[in-house]
Amino acid sequence: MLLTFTEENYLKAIFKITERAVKVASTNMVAEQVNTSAASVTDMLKKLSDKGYINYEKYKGATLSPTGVKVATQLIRKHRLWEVFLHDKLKFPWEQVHEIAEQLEHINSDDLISRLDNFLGNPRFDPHGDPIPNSEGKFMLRNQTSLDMVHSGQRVLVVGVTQHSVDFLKYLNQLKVKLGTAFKVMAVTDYDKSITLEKDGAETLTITHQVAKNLLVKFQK
Amino acid sequence: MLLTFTEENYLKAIFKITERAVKVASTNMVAEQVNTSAASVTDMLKKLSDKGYINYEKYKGATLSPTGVKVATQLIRKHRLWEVFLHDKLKFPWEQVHEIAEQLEHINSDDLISRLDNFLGNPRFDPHGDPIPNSEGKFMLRNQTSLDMVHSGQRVLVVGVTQHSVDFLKYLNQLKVKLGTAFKVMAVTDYDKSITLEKDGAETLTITHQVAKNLLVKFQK
DNA sequence: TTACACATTTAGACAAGTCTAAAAATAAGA
DNA sequence: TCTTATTTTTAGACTTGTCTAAATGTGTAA
Ligand SMILES: [Mn+2]
Ligand SMILES: [Mn+2]
Ligand SMILES: [Mn+2]
Ligand SMILES: [Mn+2]
Repeated sequence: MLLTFTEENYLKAIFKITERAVKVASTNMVAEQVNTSAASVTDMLKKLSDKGYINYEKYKGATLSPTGVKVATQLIRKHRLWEVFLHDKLKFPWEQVHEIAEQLEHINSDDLISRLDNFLGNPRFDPHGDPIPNSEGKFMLRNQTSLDMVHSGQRVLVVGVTQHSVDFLKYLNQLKVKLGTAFKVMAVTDYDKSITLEKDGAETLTITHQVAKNLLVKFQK
Repeated sequence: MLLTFTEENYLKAIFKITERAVKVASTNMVAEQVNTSAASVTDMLKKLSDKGYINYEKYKGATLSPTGVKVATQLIRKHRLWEVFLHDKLKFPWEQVHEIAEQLEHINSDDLISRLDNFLGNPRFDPHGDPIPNSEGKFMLRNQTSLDMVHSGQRVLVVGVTQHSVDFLKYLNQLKVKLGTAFKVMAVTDYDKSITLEKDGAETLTITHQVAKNLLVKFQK
């Protein structure tokens, strides 16, 4: 059963929408995610439902069927492996890998992906710290917290970002914050929830709540 | 000016047809190359002509315009660089790289290709011995002869193949003939033009004219 | 429980790429 | 040159994915 480029993108969109709190993907949410009109989404949901990739009821939204989940996770696996390739091997900055991976993820060859995985050393996380599902679709979970949940005195290590926009990632570059950067939390301001951090070496920086919220960290002993 | 996957394939087909003896690509030749009906080709030739990528006159066939040549050579450059990646880095056998490169060649990113080229060490030839055009579209030429043109006593080095079918390449694998293999020509049979070769080490093998014709060699002093 | 806003679906149309069958042009042979 | 054979183009239709505008359904707040 060969899926088109477009069908794959819809399935990935539904996966992304329903992977957290949201249980059912509404037409408008999907439209927003794949950047099309609601009318087009309705058509596609009907088609994907007919093909058995999603559960869809008129006016009630869609969820992925088991096959749909399989397709979506494989797509995410491919996307993230390519991102690792682009970042680690071709030295692309982390804010540029997503767009190209968006194309590469649709290349169709199981052998290619298993060899790529191997070539990259079977990485478990992509350049943004997102887990790479294994070939069975299992995601490796990790203890992590949003940086806006920490308290003064705690030591943390940056392990991911929850926002992938080019602007945000470039701003982090500017702050010299990247995956693996270690911080000690110096102060959390009550007034605006801004956080002052001290880098491993010595320099300190202050970030807004907005930034902290989008940084994932894990605690250091 | 963004071209679709399909338009790119047509331009590459016309390039391939017209790169040797044939001066003008006929509708049927293109149809054969891209594996579609002649009617579909006529439509596409009209479109590509309107967009300025080819010169096309009804009933007379098509040739690439300068822009068309540029697109086609860039596509071939991408195709061959990806083949090198698949072969050298991911260790795909040479008979498997073409099909996957057929997809990868359409990935759209100049930066990606220049980084890939660099990562691969700016290779000048692909895994089949075909030259990789540089970013300006120039092909590196090389002294080479078809193996059916050699004479007894000459020493040659395999540098390429003119047939890329999986069957042919697998047959060469079986004969342990690959790029870089050195031979001394032992005998050329008058009767059926079969050729007996001695490998660098010691073993000899006999190949048919059919095979010899499709092997490109360069002479050794 | 009745409006009304908002979300969703339907209707109808369009572009890209494809097909088959029929018509027209060109090439080849007698 | 006249008559076929072959190639190429046109006509008309279909699929996929998209759109806008109109119709319909759902949920909320008076
Ligand atoms: Mn990404
Ligand atoms: Mn994509
Ligand atoms: Mn990522
Ligand atoms: Mn190839």
